[in-house]
Amino acid sequence: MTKPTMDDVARRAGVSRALVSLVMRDSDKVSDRSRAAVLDAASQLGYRPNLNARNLASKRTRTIGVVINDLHNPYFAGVIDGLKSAADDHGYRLLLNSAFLNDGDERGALEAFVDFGVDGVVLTGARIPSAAIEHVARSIPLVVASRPMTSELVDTVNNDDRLGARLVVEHLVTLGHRHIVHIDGGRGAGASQRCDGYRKAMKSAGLEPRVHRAAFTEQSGAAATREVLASDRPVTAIFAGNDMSALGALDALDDARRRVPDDISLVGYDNTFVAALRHISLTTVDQGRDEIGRLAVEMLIERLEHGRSEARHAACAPSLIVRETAARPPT
Amino acid sequence: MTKPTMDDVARRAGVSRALVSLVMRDSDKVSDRSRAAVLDAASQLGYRPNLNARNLASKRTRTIGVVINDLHNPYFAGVIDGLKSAADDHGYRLLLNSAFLNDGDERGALEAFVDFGVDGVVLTGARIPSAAIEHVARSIPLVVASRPMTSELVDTVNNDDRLGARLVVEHLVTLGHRHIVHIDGGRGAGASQRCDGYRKAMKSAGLEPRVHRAAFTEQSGAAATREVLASDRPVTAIFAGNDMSALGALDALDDARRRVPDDISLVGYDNTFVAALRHISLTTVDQGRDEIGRLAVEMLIERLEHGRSEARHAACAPSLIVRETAARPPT
DNA sequence: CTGAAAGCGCTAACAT
DNA sequence: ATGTTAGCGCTTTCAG
Repeated sequence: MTKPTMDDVARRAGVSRALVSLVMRDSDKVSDRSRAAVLDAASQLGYRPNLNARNLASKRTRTIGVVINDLHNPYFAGVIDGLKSAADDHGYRLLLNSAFLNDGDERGALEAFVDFGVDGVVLTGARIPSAAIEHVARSIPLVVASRPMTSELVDTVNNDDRLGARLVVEHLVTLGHRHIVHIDGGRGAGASQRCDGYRKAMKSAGLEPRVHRAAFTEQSGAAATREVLASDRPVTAIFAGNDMSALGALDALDDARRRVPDDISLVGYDNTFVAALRHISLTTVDQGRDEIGRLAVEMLIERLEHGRSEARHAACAPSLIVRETAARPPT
Repeated sequence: MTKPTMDDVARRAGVSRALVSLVMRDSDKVSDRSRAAVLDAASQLGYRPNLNARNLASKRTRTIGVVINDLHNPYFAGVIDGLKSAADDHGYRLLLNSAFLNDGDERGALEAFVDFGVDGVVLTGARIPSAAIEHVARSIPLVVASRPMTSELVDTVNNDDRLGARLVVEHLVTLGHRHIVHIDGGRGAGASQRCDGYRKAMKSAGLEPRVHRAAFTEQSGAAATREVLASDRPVTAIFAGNDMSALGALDALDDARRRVPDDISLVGYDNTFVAALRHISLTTVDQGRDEIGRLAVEMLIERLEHGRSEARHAACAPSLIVRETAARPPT
């Protein structure tokens, strides 16, 4: 009852092991007769090629490793849909691993992929230092998605976070807001760019930026919002670093009996499915996550199959999604 | 600039390859001196063991493959947290793969894990036929989480979906509802059990069950709700098969200008983070997903390390989470 | 405690 | 078109 190997199939089909190998890899230099015989023997035995052996011998895996920053953030599911569809198109398999919002796990997941010898890896929303990423990129094609970084070694694909933040501020300013607070994403991917975009846009509008530090989670967004409300400085709008923290903010505002958007406006970032729910109807920014995912694997394929070696940095245009949490400030 | 192998390390440390192998696996039968020498050489060279070679030779991977039914459903992130923490405790690595709500991908992901030779696999919310699962379970330890099935071969860990559904119906009946419609989960994992629990509970209460078929997605919940509203039969409460379809229902009700819970009550299942948001505040059922995840890997470990071979079926108690979408029916 | 040698199951020249 | 023969990088007896 032990698993059949290629030799078993070869024996049964009355051919050599090499021939079986060719058939398993759909080589075209096999006669139809032998092919049929081999396939037949294989299916009778329930033979399946051992991937460890295959990868070891061929040094290729046709597998892309994906490190997901936070499985709880619905944003990533969208990126992965894009990765998946492009991977399918090119005949690659995806293997996922979550970083559980923790640097150690993120590193571990990345290393595990390298040790497994995947052909390439894509990091989504990575938080570990660029240097650590570049180190790995020296030994394997690597693209970083949804996390801006400048590097000569790794490819990146992002939306333009600075621009996205500016769109938000301009929208709020147009509505008449002057006291716009930003709850940032701390060390989260793209957080500093969004924060920077916010600051610049505020200054261009002649307004004073005011940032409360948080992270890309609901809990953290709620906590930061409580801080904001506890201060005695006026606030008419909050721009949260992502949808998750915006949702936390929404809860905190509710707790504090502040109506959104009547008393205070709120904007998020990412356009997750939750933002689109009627009862939430969060004004937010769409990154084009499917496109980001597709581009990421396409960039990987360029390196893998077309030998590109200079880094490429792709940017998707963010778009403001106007819903109901941002309106004119109270007069 | 080629990757260093064990031989390189051995040479540099002035020992044999076998010794290096022992050190890499932290065997205790290595002198401190040699160990230090080996570790030193390894880190100088930046050596990392090739997992394909290791797995091939040892026939073990210390890796658990996890097939996730739908990455977009936040329910699964909770289960995976449980899996992860138990896996960490036992020194196993997790590898994930999504089924993208599609049977072919689910099968593919499962097979890929088997071909990679992972030590065991856990299926979360699987939808493929039991027979297909049992077939795989013959060659590798396998536990099915969040998807009820009776089998002598595979372990399962679930909440008691029938009981959960009954809790919902009883709650609604107690509130005074008599026209309770169930939007089911179609072929989704646990859907038929929930539906069955609903039917039985309705009958015990002397009420007539009424089921609209759907799936465990937002879109499908919305569509089914539109159907329900389009019929001319009275409805005062909707019990959706899971939170995702409940969220779809919520949107559809909003579209139809039906207030929740004033005009119509709504209950979900899973207690995802979205249900807990103040602006949603969905009454739902908690499955204890973290516990389900933990149990799943523990059951795997029992097979892997303690030689258990008879199937075990664990059940977690579901609990009703009362929030604000279910109230007395309009009078 | 250390070293030599035989594979693990497959691929990839190289022959034929 | 098919067979032969080396490995891939590691683990694992088995001797010393």
